[in-house]
Amino acid sequence: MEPIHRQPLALQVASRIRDLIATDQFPPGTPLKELNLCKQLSVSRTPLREALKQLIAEGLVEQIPYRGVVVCNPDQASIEQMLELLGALEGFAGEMACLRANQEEIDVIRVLTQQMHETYEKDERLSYYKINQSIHRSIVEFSKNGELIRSHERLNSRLYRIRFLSNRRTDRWHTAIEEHDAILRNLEQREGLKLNKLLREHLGHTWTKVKDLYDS
Amino acid sequence: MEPIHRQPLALQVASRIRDLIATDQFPPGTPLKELNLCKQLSVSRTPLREALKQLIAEGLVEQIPYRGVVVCNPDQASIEQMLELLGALEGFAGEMACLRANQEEIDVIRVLTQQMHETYEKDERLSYYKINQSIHRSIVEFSKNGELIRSHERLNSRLYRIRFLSNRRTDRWHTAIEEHDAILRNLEQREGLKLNKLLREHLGHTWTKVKDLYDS
DNA sequence: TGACGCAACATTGAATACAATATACAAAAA
DNA sequence: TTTTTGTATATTGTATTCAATGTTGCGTCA
Repeated sequence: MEPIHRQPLALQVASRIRDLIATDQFPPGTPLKELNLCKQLSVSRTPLREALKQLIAEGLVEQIPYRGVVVCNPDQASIEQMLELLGALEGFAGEMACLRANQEEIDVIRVLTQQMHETYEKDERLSYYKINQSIHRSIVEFSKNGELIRSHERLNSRLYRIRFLSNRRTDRWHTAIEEHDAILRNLEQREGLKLNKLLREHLGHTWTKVKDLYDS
Repeated sequence: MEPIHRQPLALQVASRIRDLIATDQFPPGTPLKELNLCKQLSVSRTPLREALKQLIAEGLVEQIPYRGVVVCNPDQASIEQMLELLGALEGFAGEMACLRANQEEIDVIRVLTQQMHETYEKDERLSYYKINQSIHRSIVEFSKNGELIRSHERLNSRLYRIRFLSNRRTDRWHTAIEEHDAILRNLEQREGLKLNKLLREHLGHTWTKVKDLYDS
């Protein structure tokens, strides 16, 4: 039988702060002062500090002894490295998915890709962004490697905000859609190595978009 | 001038416990009771709990609400997944190292590989293990991708103990040495794709060793 | 004899109190 | 006027205290 999940306060606090960072309500550089947050979230310092320790371990915030923690503001080089690693993870995941995904799972990707086309036609950028995320997350999931899934999830959450911001640019939108078609095709045909390469390149292109955002 | 690095207690405590787990002084399943550890490490519960929160985030220990934290005892499937991911990370790192490592850095690998041969001749298994770790860590380092380096470090530390235990088996020792020669050759010749494949297979073989250990 | 309930104990979860350290600002000296 | 230094204040680091929850074992009752 399904056990009852209990969430210690520290975990709930951690998720909440994570969301606040991802949605840019705590933009990079924001100092996270303990007493402030305690009041805002109505918890005492102990669970709050334990939550912050988790976020530090995840790399979402950084701590300077006796000076508090601030939301990380990764520079261009870090973002490039993160995207490079994300590409490697997704590429490998795709390769494994070609070996391990069943037909139903591939159908999931097909449907999502179709929906992505629709959001493109209707020019719905927010929906597009979310569907895009779903596709990538699903591919990773279908690798059936829990460790890989968790690593990807962590890294992806750190990039969520910056990718969301760069999503506004419309330049590469059409190309991205075509790439997704190719991704679907290669997954259907179980072309692991090609899919790996495609996904890595796909993420590489994301970097050029993000870079433009920074440069402008 | 070089600034003085200060380590909050929680960080020091975390490293200490990490070591205790890696060296099997806290074998899997060991319950980490807060008051016990507080006395043993001479710290109070607050920094200890913050340290544990970090280890939880790293996946080294797991927490059951109101029942404490215990050292993780990953099953065969988890270990296989971790090694698969480690292979993907190291393979990708090798590919990048082929693009980014300079001659001095490749020489480092060459020297280490030579030393590995010597430990093999002298039958020094502990030295062999450590040199092996150094080689893999160095390759990852030469990828020049900080995120990749950190991810690898975290995952590797979770596998440290189990790989150490499986190192006792002598069956595949000679083959492993030959694989390292091939790894060096392909790095020298900047054969990124081949090196990637080699490293992934190399880690795959590690899995068969670990599996034998479990089965026996 | 076995199952249930209750109570005492052990352990973790959370909150508060105290100590250590950094920052800001003002006063004094050059 | 500029620099330095001391002090007040804010903030984090650590310890301690109180509350909530889980476990164990004994005693009672069917």
